Amino acid sequence: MQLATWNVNSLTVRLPQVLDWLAANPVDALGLQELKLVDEKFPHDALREAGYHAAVFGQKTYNGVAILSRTPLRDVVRNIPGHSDEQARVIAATLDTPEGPLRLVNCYFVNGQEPGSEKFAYKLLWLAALHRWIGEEMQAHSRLVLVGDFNVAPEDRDSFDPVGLKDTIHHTVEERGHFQALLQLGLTDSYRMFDQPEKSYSWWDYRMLGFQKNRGLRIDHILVSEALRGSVKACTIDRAPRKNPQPSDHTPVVVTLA
DNA sequence: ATGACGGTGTGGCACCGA
Repeated sequence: MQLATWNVNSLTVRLPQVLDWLAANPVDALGLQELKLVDEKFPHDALREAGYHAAVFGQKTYNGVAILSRTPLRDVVRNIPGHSDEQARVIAATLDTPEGPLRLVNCYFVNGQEPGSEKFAYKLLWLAALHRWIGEEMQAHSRLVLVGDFNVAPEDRDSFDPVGLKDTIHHTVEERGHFQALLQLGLTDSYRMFDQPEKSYSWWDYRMLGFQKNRGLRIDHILVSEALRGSVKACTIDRAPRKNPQPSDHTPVVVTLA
């Protein structure tokens, strides 16, 4: 089976591209981030016609996440239990597969703007709450996949300019420490289980020809629990949608499980 | 140090993203 993640930067604008991409890449489930729409405006009908169920956690203007799945979704959780948050950033659901239940957690991690800012402090609190809750989820669900826009470039090789951007947002020791803490729960970065091209990124700034110059960051990730690690067959970044007219600034990441 | 690009909501722009 295949699972994917894509920050679409407005589902209203990107729905045609999502439908095109799903037609060409009929993944079993897709985590979407930055819907930028309320639940009432979610395009359930178009996605149902494309063959997908959806669990949605929308918000006006900012944030908003959803899980699309070819099979029904159950036990849906919105945001981090026990962590009060006005922003719609997390949705989790269980898919029933031939190999057993699979828990899919889809997150739009906090951006954080700039180290030292209030938003950065919010990011670190959110990351700590996520870590605590993912630990609990892993106790309850051995087959767990954490996908999303992490807004963290885990290592220097995940950034087009690790020297110039040292200690800036997405590159700080604190953010990377939180990413490592997730791995220490028993999660594995599926992309790094395989040889990959150098300078592989999942996001490029809209400005200054960022994509054309491959000035990007790898900040969209798919982490798998130990029970799933052995069944991971591939993990790829699909740059094609970034070449569309009116692209999202992010592009999909796809994992293939046996 | 700033803005560049794009989306939203509103309003003649400001705010946010990464």
